Amino acid sequence: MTIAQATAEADPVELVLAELRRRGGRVTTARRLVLRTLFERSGHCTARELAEDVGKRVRAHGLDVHMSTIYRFLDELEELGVVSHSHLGHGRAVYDLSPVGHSHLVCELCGAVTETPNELFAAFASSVKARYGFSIDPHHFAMAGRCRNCVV
Amino acid sequence: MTIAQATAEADPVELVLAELRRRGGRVTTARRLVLRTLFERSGHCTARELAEDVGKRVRAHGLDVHMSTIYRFLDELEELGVVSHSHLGHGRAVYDLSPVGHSHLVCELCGAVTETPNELFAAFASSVKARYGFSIDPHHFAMAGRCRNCVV
DNA sequence: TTCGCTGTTGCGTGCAGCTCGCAAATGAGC
DNA sequence: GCTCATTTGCGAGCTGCACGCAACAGCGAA
Repeated sequence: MTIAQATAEADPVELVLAELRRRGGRVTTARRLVLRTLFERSGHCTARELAEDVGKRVRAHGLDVHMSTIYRFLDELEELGVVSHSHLGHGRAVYDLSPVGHSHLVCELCGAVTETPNELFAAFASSVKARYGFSIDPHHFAMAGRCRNCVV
Repeated sequence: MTIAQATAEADPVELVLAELRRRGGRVTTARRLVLRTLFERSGHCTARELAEDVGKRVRAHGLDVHMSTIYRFLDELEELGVVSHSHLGHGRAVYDLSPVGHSHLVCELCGAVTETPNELFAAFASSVKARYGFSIDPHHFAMAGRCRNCVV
């Protein structure tokens, strides 16, 4: 694959970068790397994992991307609506490419994460809404429990 | 109220302490204070809030209860089944008196916490179970969203 | 009442996840 | 190539929590 092809308009990474630039932001190597890694993992990773993946890629060339850079960029991507984060509990937050409306089921024992479409919540969410006036955002926090393999 | 009355058998604080002692544990002032505060707030507080409430009570007498003491005791109470903790997200965990099976709705904007009975989850939980083999523990993590007052 | 064993406490330290301020580096329009 | 606002790396710092250790204090026995 040539560089020209990689940076073609259809590349979602370049699309996001273009939007960034349009808003007066700068396109830097760090940002390109983080975005590319994010898309290749199709989202769904912690800031640390992201940093490590980026590191593996560029450390050989004497480069690295600092954690605070990653956090700042992820915040910015979240404002742009490109990613959104959710809490799997016990400290870690995971970042996902956001358009897909899904939520997480996290196994308390083995830590496995299952994604579920939001539709599954619909009935539940509407009964909560009716009863408490509370409007659930199913994405932001994970549901804890035990996965297929760990159920007693 | 006399001390004798306060330490009467019917007092849930003393009941828990008695159970602790039965298991070879020690009954200390710190534990009595933490438990009493926990029951007076009817659970539902963070370790920090607990420490502050206890502090307000005894600081005048030159006493205080250290955070690590609180964490250790809460862990122990959890093993005893007296309290259970859940994650409201963004770092804080709240501790509740446990027999009551309920879950939490946390408002992302104002932070208000609403308790809901677990029954509300039943239908949702069973459809998740059927579809993913995943058994939800609705208590351990909170559902995020917007409360009655903050819904747009 | 006193003694001694052992559970408990306070304190300091440390770690993970994340944020912030600052000076130096680097895009991007001219 | 210049200029300047935006980013970056770095270090310090903060919160929530866990842990090791020495000192303290219940509580059953003597």
